[in-house]
Amino acid sequence: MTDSAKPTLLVVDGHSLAYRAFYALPVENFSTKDGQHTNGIYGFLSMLVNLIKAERPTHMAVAFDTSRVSFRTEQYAEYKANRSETPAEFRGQIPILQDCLAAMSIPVILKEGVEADDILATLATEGAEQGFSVLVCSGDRDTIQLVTDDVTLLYPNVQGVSQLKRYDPAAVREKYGVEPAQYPEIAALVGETSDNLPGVPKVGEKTAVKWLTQWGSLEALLENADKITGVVGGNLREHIEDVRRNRSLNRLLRDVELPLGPADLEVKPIDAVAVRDIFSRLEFRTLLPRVFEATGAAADAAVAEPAREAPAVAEPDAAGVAAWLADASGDVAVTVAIVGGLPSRIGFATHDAAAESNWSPEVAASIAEWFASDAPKVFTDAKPQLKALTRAGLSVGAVAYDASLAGWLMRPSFPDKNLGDLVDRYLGERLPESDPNQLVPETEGATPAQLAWYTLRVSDALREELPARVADVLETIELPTQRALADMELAGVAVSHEKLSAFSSELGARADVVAQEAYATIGREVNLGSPKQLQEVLFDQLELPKTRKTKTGYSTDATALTDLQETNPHPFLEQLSQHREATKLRQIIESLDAAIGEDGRIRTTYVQTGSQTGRLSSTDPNLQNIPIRTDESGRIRAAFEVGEGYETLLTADYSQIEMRIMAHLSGDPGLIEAFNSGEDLHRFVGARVFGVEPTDVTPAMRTKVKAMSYGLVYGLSAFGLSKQLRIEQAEAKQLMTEYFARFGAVRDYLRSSVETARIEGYTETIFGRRRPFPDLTSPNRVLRENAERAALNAPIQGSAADIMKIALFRIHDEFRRAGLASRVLLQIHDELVVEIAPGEWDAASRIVRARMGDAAELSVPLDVQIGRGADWNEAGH
DNA sequence: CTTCAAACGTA
DNA sequence: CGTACGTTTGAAGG
Repeated sequence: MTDSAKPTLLVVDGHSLAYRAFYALPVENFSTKDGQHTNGIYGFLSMLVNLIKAERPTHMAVAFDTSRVSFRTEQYAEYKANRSETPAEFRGQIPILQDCLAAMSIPVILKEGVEADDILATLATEGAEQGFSVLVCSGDRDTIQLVTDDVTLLYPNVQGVSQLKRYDPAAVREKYGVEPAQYPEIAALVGETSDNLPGVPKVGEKTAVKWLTQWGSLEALLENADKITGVVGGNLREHIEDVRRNRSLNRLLRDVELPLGPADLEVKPIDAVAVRDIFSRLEFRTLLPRVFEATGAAADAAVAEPAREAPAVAEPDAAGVAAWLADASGDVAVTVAIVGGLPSRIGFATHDAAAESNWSPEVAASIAEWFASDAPKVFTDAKPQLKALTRAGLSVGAVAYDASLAGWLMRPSFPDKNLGDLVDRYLGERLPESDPNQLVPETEGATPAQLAWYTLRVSDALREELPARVADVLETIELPTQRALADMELAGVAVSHEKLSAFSSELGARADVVAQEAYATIGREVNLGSPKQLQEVLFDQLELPKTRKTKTGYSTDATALTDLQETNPHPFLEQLSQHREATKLRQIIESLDAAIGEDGRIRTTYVQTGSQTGRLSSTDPNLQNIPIRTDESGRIRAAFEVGEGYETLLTADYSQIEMRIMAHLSGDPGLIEAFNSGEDLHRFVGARVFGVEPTDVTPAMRTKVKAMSYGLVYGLSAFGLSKQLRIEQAEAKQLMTEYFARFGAVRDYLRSSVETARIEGYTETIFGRRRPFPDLTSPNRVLRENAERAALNAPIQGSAADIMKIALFRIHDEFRRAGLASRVLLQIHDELVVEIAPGEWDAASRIVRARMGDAAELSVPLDVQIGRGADWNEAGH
């Protein structure tokens, strides 16, 4: 512990700690809207704030390296030469971090030719001499040598920077078995890989300590090196010069001439305006109050509201809940606790009042009117709650705000959207959580009313942060879609167990037969589902040529097998492929079968925040990847049937919606003409590209331009195109050149859209949905090019998703308004499956066609294909 | 019991 | 060296 009578000097190695933070914190959670990475800055400042709060230094400074060149590299050119270049994403954060420190009035010290640790060593030495109690905070082990009775080292844990271990002389002795001053002698013997300083082979900490204790000092050990026996003795003698070099390099300079001495480092008041300014640019909301608190700065109320106390929670009776709601004005946040799909408890909160109640029929009756009204209701992840309320017989008016959806729109890549994460990010507070690992939790979880209160405050914060156009997407697309999805999930889709299980047995039998044949071919039984065992068979036993490399060996995937079959035909390959196909299909069928509910229907869950582009995803089970491509897959789709009480299924899909969006966004006259001509798209494009009449476009030509067109949307390269079409790269290149010569605006659009994204830091769909792309400016080519392809695709895929969502909820709403019993069941990105009630085909199909067709005004028509049938397979044709 | 990689289904 | 997803399996980690 520090002597309270003494002033405390805190000196920090900014570079090493920020670097650790950079690797400890996931970058996707710490990037600003315009793509600036902030994880290193945030992690460092967070650590520093904790440190200031805990240690209350009277004086402090942060030291940085100036460059990699120092007196050490002059002495030994290989010093740190093994270190890969620091990522530019990190380097770019250092000047900003220094600006932050300047705003916080914390001196930043750097000096050409010496490292940050030499600055720490000098300040620590001077400080101790001048009567300071010194705290050194560094992630470099060499600073252990600085520890004395007056100098304590704070060293970060392996994981990140949040936990600092305290090293005083006793702690160093305990951990390393030597006095702090002697630690560099151990390090000299053992070597330091991260500094590219090899030590004596086979000598680790244990041996080094043993020797040093035995001989008293490194010098004495080296003088007596010939007395050491065994292999290690020989190693020592051979590497004696390395050891001397290491020792000379790991000695920190304690007499660097610095512009400021310890006495000049007195803690000064922070520049509150500057701090607020820079933090807001970095989107640090939660750090601001912490800085003010730790530094004792007068927090102006508008900037740093103290964590507010939750209002007292009332527990009214059934009639009282309705009265409470009638009294409430403005937004009311709602949280429904759900057990077994039904409400078990419900909580409400406004800004200054909260109430909650157990669920009962009386309560339900009492609040039904309020729920059905258009009183503004705010939720976090409303969909499951809407479903529970609906199951309980309530009808719910419009949801005014959903914090989960808002948080996702703000940062579509942020993986967690639960309330706890949102509270952490947008309020800088912790949601009270019960410990799920304990039978009797020590801490109580938050109650529904408390959750509602947090929901309200998080929503306020998000409303402030969400750009206007993105807020529009939330209000005009996502919230109405959410309602439609809730109803679709509740409805489910009827699936025939009989059809599935018959097919499953058939496939099972077939798989067994093929497996036996395969075993016979190779003379042994292996697990045909194990890539590892298959590699043994293919590449060791059968000595087939090696395929594409994977992380763990060589690929045995379907394309690899096809390629092998072409070059080195072998019956096992065919048998394996057949076995794969049969078992995969069977597996899909089995999991579908297991998902059929008691009423014969499968209910999926659509994850509205499940993609980065704006698409939905479907889970448990995923009904967006039901096979369609192979002949047999029709039998699976045939098991999806029209339900009892309904007349038929309708499928409706957009044809080539992504290419149409491409035509719209690029404004390419040729492509627009293609869609307006009514001609088959690929035939039209093929005619242009190959310079023939549309009627003379051969199937091969059509296949090529089709692959090209679709590839464009994904950022395809000539290499990828040649691979997919199995043609020469030169031919693929030629194809691309011809394509772009005819459809030049497409290329121009794709180029400029990535460029715009690079400048803005994000892409935007037609409707204003954003997706950030921080990696577009990365110096790492792989990262950057991946980001470029994704950025190319995002506005196209995202706009298609927007359009489908708009069509979906409009159809859903219009069915209800028209009093139809028909209902939308499934959405598969560009397709809807609708269950048509008896006698409603004409009305319902008209609505579907119209709403899908006019969901967006593009410069090309939105073509909708509609099919009808008793099952999905029939309706899909 | 959890986590990862490979494989494969869809748009 | 083509985007966006979810699920199952085997294997390896704990």
